Amino acid sequence: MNDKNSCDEPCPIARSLAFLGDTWSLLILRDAHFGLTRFDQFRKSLGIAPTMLTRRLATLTEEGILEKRLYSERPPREEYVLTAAGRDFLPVLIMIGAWGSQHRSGGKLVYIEDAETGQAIKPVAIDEVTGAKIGSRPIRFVLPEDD
Amino acid sequence: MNDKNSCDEPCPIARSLAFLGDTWSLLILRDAHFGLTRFDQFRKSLGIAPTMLTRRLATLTEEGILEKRLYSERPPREEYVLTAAGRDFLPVLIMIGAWGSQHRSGGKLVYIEDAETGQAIKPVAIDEVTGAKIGSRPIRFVLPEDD
DNA sequence: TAACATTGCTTTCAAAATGATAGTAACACT
DNA sequence: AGTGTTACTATCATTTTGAAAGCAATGTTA
Repeated sequence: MNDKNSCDEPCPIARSLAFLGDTWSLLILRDAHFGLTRFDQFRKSLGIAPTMLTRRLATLTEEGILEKRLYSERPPREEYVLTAAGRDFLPVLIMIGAWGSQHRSGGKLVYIEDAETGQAIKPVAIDEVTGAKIGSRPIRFVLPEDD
Repeated sequence: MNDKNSCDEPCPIARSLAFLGDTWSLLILRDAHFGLTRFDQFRKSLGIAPTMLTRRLATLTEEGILEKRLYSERPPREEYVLTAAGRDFLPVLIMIGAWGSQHRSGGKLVYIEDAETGQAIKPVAIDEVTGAKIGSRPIRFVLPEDD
């Protein structure tokens, strides 16, 4: 239950955390969802050291969460855009934010709204099958047996 | 955008990450939701060094996510139980796990089921107001002005 | 009653990760 | 020719982490 990158881990939470368990990667993903794509945009937005940023972008790229795209041939320049896996990470970020809004409020707080209707969004996690809110009923973690 | 505990941060994601942005804290919370409460249970489950565990439990306790409870007077022994804020973190963990299941699958994978009905749970994040899946419509991050 | 086990830590120290600062490479612009 | 932009790399001090051992308060066993 403790090694980082080999991941024979049967726990999907641990698998996610194996490479998303640091603050910078998550903040980079937040900014990527916000629309940033370039090295210097991330660097300025986050105040991150370039060494760190290089490493984090490389890892996220290797992991298939971001991908490099050439946006200028002369001079050759690349930007980092979200892959499908990266875009699928939005609900996770939103739920992290929802928890922060509820339990770490105080002062000005960013909220999210529908880009078209302008309606504020109240994110909740539910079970798609029954529609019940996650947390409203007791759950169990199950490790499937191979019979 | 990078200091940990002062948090005048207007971004709720950054606020959450300020103290939840490390793997150990999240794995401790996972185990706490799984039912573990004692120092040695966490230590054995995670294979974490006691130094680390002490510090992480102390931080989570200070932050009001866990609280200490005396479970034996002689000898005096304490356990760590989730507070309301800690219990509210479950949807975040579940969404992290859901992403891992989708994008880091392979081999045996733990899944979650309803503890009473035994029905497997498919977690999704939706907007409670409209019922739309998070990610199905474009969203915007908004920083409120103080007029 | 002496010895060992249990639980929840603390101490120590080496190794790894991080952060700050400076520098570089490839070009464009003036 | 000199300056600016973008995306980095190199260097090195500081901080964090991890592994191992030790310890205190009690209970249990012989």
